[in-house]
Amino acid sequence: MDSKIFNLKAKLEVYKAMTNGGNFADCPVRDVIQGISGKWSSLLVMALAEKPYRFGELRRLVPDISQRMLTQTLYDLQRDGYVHREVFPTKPPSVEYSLTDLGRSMFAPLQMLVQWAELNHDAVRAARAAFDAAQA
Amino acid sequence: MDSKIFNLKAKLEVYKAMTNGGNFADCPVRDVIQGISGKWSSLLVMALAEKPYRFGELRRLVPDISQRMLTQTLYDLQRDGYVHREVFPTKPPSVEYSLTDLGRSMFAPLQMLVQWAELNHDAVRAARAAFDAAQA
DNA sequence: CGGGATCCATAGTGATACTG
DNA sequence: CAGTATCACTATGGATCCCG
Repeated sequence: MDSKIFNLKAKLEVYKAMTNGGNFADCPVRDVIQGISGKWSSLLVMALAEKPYRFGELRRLVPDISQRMLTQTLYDLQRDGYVHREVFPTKPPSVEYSLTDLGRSMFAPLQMLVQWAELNHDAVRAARAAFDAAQA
Repeated sequence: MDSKIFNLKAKLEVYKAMTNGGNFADCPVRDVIQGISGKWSSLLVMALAEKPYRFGELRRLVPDISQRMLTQTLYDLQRDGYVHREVFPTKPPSVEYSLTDLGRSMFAPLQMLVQWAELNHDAVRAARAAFDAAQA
């Protein structure tokens, strides 16, 4: 099979998916990706991929997230079905967050992206520096 | 090999990469991912993956992007080394945008994410609807 | 044609203080 | 412990007008 034709076909498929065949206003792919493209969403999913955590544990695990953003991001992840929230009626109460099957299914594609980022961040930073130098 | 141990190791690796081993303030992975997580960045990369386009062509191709965001997103993508910008001194001038090798390298991981989103958007929307119904 | 400049609305993010 | 509430600030995105 001609790999060039195959590649172009794949590219068109992906672009078509991202544009919902012209219906930009209501594109499912963009809708889903929007939901996980927040500053903390992917990070928390990756943390919970290891094992379930309680609220305070997550706070200590990710020291630079504010309480507000942790609450809000977990809420959004729960709403979209990625995270399960279980309240244990102890005193004081404890709440455990874990990934659902849907949340776990996100791991593989996210891992690809992270590995790509890890592999290319030097090139990106070099390009950025060269670009800024050329502008000055 | 025990796949469970392997999976946990992979998860820890990815999380470690996303947290820069504790140095959250300057994490390369998050820096790179931030750069492509804009509303239009990935869409334009996927469009240019097919073939180079001129400014006006891109505008018509993605009708719901504003002129400002098209200009700015292309500028950012160029700055990070994903997009090459070539000016043809015709009259009136024409400007062609194309992917660099770095930009092309983004296609595969992005494709994974898009396919995952396509496969799971029904589940996400169902979860969202159920969650909202439960809240009401 | 391919932008730049300006103004404005909204969403995202954070600091702080308070609560069941 | 696990949040809520409030406020302030910044980033993102869009509309409009202008220009070489």
